[in-house]
Parts: sequence; C-alpha cells; structure tokens
Amino acid sequence: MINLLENMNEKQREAILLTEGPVLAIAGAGSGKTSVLTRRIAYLIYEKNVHFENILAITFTNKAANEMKQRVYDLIGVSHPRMWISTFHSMCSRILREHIERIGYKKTFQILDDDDVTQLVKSIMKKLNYDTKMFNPKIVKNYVIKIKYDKSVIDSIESPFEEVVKTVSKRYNQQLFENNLLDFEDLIVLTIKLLKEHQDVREYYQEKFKYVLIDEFQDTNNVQYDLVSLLLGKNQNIFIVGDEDQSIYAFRGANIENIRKFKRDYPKHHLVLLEENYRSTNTILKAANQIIKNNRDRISKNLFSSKGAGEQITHFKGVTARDEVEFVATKIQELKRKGYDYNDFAVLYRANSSSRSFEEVFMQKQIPYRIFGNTSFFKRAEIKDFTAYLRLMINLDDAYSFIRAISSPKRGVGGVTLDKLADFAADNSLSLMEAIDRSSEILGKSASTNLKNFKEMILDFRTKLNEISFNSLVDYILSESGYIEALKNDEKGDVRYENLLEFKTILSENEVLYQDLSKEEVLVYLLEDISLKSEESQSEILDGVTLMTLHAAKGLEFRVVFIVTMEMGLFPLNRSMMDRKDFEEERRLMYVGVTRAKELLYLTNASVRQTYGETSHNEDSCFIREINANLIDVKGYSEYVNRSFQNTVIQRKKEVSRTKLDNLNQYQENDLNKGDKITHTKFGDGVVISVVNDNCVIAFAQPHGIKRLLKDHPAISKK
DNA sequence: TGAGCGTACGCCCCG
DNA sequence: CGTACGCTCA
Repeated sequence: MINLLENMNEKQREAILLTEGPVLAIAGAGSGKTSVLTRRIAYLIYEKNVHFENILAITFTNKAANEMKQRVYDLIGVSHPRMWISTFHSMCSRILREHIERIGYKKTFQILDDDDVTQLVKSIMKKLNYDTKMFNPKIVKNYVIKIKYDKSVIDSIESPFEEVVKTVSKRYNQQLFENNLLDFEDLIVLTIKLLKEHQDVREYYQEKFKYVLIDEFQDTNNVQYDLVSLLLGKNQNIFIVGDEDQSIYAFRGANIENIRKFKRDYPKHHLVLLEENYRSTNTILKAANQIIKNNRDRISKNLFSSKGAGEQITHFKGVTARDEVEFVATKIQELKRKGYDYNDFAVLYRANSSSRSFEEVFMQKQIPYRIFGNTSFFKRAEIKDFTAYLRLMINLDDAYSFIRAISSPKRGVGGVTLDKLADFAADNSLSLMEAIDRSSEILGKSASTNLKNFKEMILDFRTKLNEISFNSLVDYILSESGYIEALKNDEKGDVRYENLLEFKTILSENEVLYQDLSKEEVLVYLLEDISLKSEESQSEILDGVTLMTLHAAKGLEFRVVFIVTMEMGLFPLNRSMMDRKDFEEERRLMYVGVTRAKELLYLTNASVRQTYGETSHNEDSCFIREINANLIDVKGYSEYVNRSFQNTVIQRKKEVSRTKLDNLNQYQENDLNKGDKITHTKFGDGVVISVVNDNCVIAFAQPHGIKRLLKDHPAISKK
C-alpha cells in the first residue's frame, strides 16, 4: 500500500486530507502545489473510494491536465483518458457536445480560434461599412466577446465604439449561430446557459461532480467563477489553489479578486497556506521577494526554503543582441560540460518574436532545443486549410470553413462571387451549401458550375469518410481538391506537404484512442482537440533546451533559467508602462520567471538591438534594479558599454525610458471633458469625444483616427 | 475576376 | 524584418 502523505509537510497534508467542505489553499511558487493536487485526487479515489467520474479537476492548460492525469496514474495506477481533469474550455466543450441540442445548437458545432474571430469581426465591420482604420477590429472584438455574458458592459463603452460594438455584435453572434460555430467565450457562456435553463442537466452535473478542484484560481475570470458556482450547487466540496503573485492573465479577463470573492462566498472555508518552497535556492527566493514586494496590491507572503544560499544571480549585458544570444549559448555549452542536461535549461522571453535569434544560434551550435508556442502547427496556413475541409465535411453549415476551403486552392470562385452567393443565401434563409443548388439564378455559368463541383466534391469526401481508411482519406482529399497540385507552385510546398502528412499520424492516433466511436465522431473530437490546442505546440525532441514565453513557463521549473531581453520597453513592455495595473502584472510575470529557477538564474540584455530594421538602445529593465545588488554578479560588456556609448542617441533614449518609468510614480491628472482640444505627444492634435472613468476617447487626424486612451496619461495635454 | 506585386504597418501574453 | 492588405494589370 502506498503512502500518499509521504514527504508531505504539515500544511500539505492538511490540504490533502481536508476533503469535505470548501478549502482555499494559497500556494506560493514552488510550494509543491501540483503534488498536493494530485495526491488529493489520488486520496479521494484510493482511500475514500470516490469514483473518478465524480471528481472534476480544472487546470489552466491542456498540458497541465495531461501531466496531472499522468501523476495520478503514477501514484495509484488508476487512469482513464476520459477522466474529468481538463481546462475550463475542454470541460465545457465536453458537456456541450453532449447536451448542446437542448439550447438549439447542433452537436457537430466547431470552435473558432481567436484569429478567426478577429477576422470575422473585421469582415463584418467591412460589410457594415465601418472604417477599420478608425475602429480597431481587435478592440471591437474584445468588446463583442465581453458583452456576451455581461450585457451591462455595453453601457461602459465610450460613445463612438458603443454603436459599432452593438451592431457588429448582433451580426457576429447571429453568424456564429447560423454556422454552428462557437468561440471560446461561447464554450463557457453556453454551458452556463445550458445549466441555468435545464434543471435536469444542472442537477445531473451537480450530482455527478461530488469533488471539485481548481488550480490557478487567480487566473479565473468572472464567467468561469459563475460557472463553478453553478456546477457546485449545494455541494461544498470545493478545493481551490491560487497565488495572487502569479496572476498574469488579466489581459484575458482574469480577476485576482476572485480569490477574495471565494472567501466571502464560502465563509466556512478552511484556509491553508503553503509557504515552504522546495524549488529554489534562497538567493533566488530573496530576489523574487524583493521584486514582488514592490507591488501595491497584494497580501504579503513569506516564502522560505531549506536549501542553501546557492549561487549569485548573473546579469549579463552584451553590446549587441547577438552577444546576448551567444552568451546564453556558450553558457549552456559550458554548463553542459559540467554535467547539466539540455533539459535543465530554459530560455524565457516576454514576446514570442524573441525566439528566432536563439533558434538560429542554437541550430548553428548544434544545441538541441524545443520551442513552445509561436506559430504552432495548427496555426499554419496549410493546416488551417486542411482542417477547413474536414470541418466542412462534418458541418456543412460552416460558412467560414466553406470560404477557406473553396479559396484554397483557387478554383475560379472569388470574393465577388462569394458575396453574391452569401447575399442570396441570406435573402432566402439558406446556408451557402444550399444556395449553391440555386446559384444559376444569380450567377454566371462558370461561377455556378465551379460552385456545384465544389459542393459535389465535399459531399464525395463525406461518403469516402466511411468507406476508406483515414490514411487514404488524407491522400484523397489532398489530390481531389487540387491542393497537391497547387503546392507544386509554392516555394514552401515541400514543407507544407510534410506538415499535411502529419494529419495521417494525428488521425490514426485518434482512431486508436476512440475505438468505440464512429469515424465521424472521431473526426469531431479531433477537430475539437485542434481548436482547443491551437495555441500549444508539442515537440518531438525530448532532450533539449526549452524556449518559451514567460507566460508559458508558469507551473514549470528548471535547474537553470535565462530570462532574456531584460530591457525597458521589451520587458516590461512599453505598453504596460502606461498603467499601474498593467505594470504590476509585468512585475508578477518577472516574479513567475525568477521563481522557475532551481539553481542558477541569468538575466540578460544588450545595449544595442535591431528592432524592425532600426537600431535601438534600451535601458536595463527596472526589474533588475529591484533586486538587491549584492545578489547579482554583473558580467559582460557593461562597463565597456557605459564608457563607449555616451553618445547623444543613447542619452536621449535613456531619458525617454526614464520618463516613462517616472510617469508611473507620478500621477498626472488631466481634467478632460467632452469637446476639449488636446495635444498628444505621439498622435498630435485631437478632440475629446467622451470620458468614462479613467478612459477617454479622442479623435485624432488621420492616420491615427479614434483612439481609446487613459484619461490621465502623461502624453496628453490640454490646449 | 483573380493573381501578382508593391507599400504600409506592427511593436504581446493564451484556451 | 515579416506579413497583410490594397491596388493594378492581365
């Protein structure tokens, strides 16, 4: 018999054993949170004889979910691919796949990723003759998503946007519904709708999920919070784990307040504080504490570790960005010789775009690496094209995939034809596919023949699905659609073809996993997986240096961590320096990065860097200065740099970035009112259109158009 | 009507 | 530096 409490400290045991009633575990970085979660699940199953179907565990990423399943399996040998350990989105997708017909959608719904949503909003805006230069489609999209759940948000939208958002949102939601498509927000919102409107479904799940566990609670948003309450019902066996200092998803609606809200909503909860850190040396922990204590809004925690002081933190500053990359590569090779594995290293950056220079040099120096995020496999054009075919086969109503599939490769049907077809379809309440049958009424002979051929082809693919193997189906679609032929004229055709062949692997893997399902159902699951994982990229390289964003690093640990591009403007990002809340989130991101390191931490940057073809000079990231100097060993060209780059350009740049930082500490209050004429340091003269709380909307001359800005931003001055 | 070419623009994080 | 979009020409 295994002992699930082995090696657990007093607090951790408490968190594992308190299975009944609400429990809030505040878990500092590296405090063994995942062990607690997995052991708690194992304990429920193994010791308390709870069936795994009665446990719901929510993680933040699919990767974390898989890892948790694996660890539970390692502990007690119980596992099942359909265990309810998943992200909010996967869980909702699974519930909806089962019951969505109750709220009027079809079971074959497909999920749109974020890029698709932005594109769709943009195209709707164009159709409605809104100027996409004046109104940034991304901002409109964010509003459209936000008001899905909370209609009252519309009242807080400033005047010129309000109108646009209202109109676009109506059209957008209608189009999604007609095409049987869901966006990520729908997954949650529609699950709430389903549970609210259908008592039997609600009671089924409330009865089913007897024990609920939620990880990374600081990153839940309000909609997710409500969903949790709804799933719980009278059941109070809820266990949440969170750490305010690691909340880094506010841009996506995450609300730190949810932890405090939980305390209020579940007054009888037990509070468990996990403060002992098992990961890092005390030098690293001290640095982390020194950084995070600069944030205003936080409950202070006292992280401690029984590990020794360890090595000093290194700050390396190269003359050029190339030096920085070379330093990282050389250091890795050096440590590798001293006995470290490639797996022990992580290079963490703020923006995905920073990865390229590291990839190049690593490749050149033959350092194996695995890269996470970025243009993931599923976001590549050819993959999206092919999935469009598959989606269309499953869901003939999907106009979005229809357009993608019919346009790649080109088959004599262009924008004009499609517009006409869409208008005709709308007028006669038909789907695009249905409208094709009557297309000769509105279109010329060649266009309507091309459309009919396309439809026949898709219908043929549908028949073939049940007649031939997945492997043959991939080949069949690729050749019949003319896709292969088109790739021959494509410079990157070979690579794209290789990528497409990956579908064979993916399809057959899923076929094995879901043996008891029909081929159509397998395809539905596969497409769902692709949608939910479109942001993640898996790599086949097992032994390699990890390259990833700071965001993606949350929850992971490495013996050696390099946090790179530590420069004002890059990290913290320029944009964040306008607002204290954003800035504090950058600081939490730094905190997350630092606390990933177990033994060695390197902070690197450069004094000269090429960005967008232009040379720029940035000051050291302020986060470096927040660490006590006696913890840091300064290496590299920094002294040389200080002496030799005293030219005016650098001086001026430094002044600019210093001003930006100062602005954070110095409050400027602009007394702005509707109609005021102002000047903006970057956008020039403008007129205030509206002011709501801290925000204002100002109309500038083209090319800037209408901007939504912070009222008190120092760049704005009244005329 | 759609393909090809030149210009403008963007500085992110993710399910 | 790359990509996305718009314009022009075939």
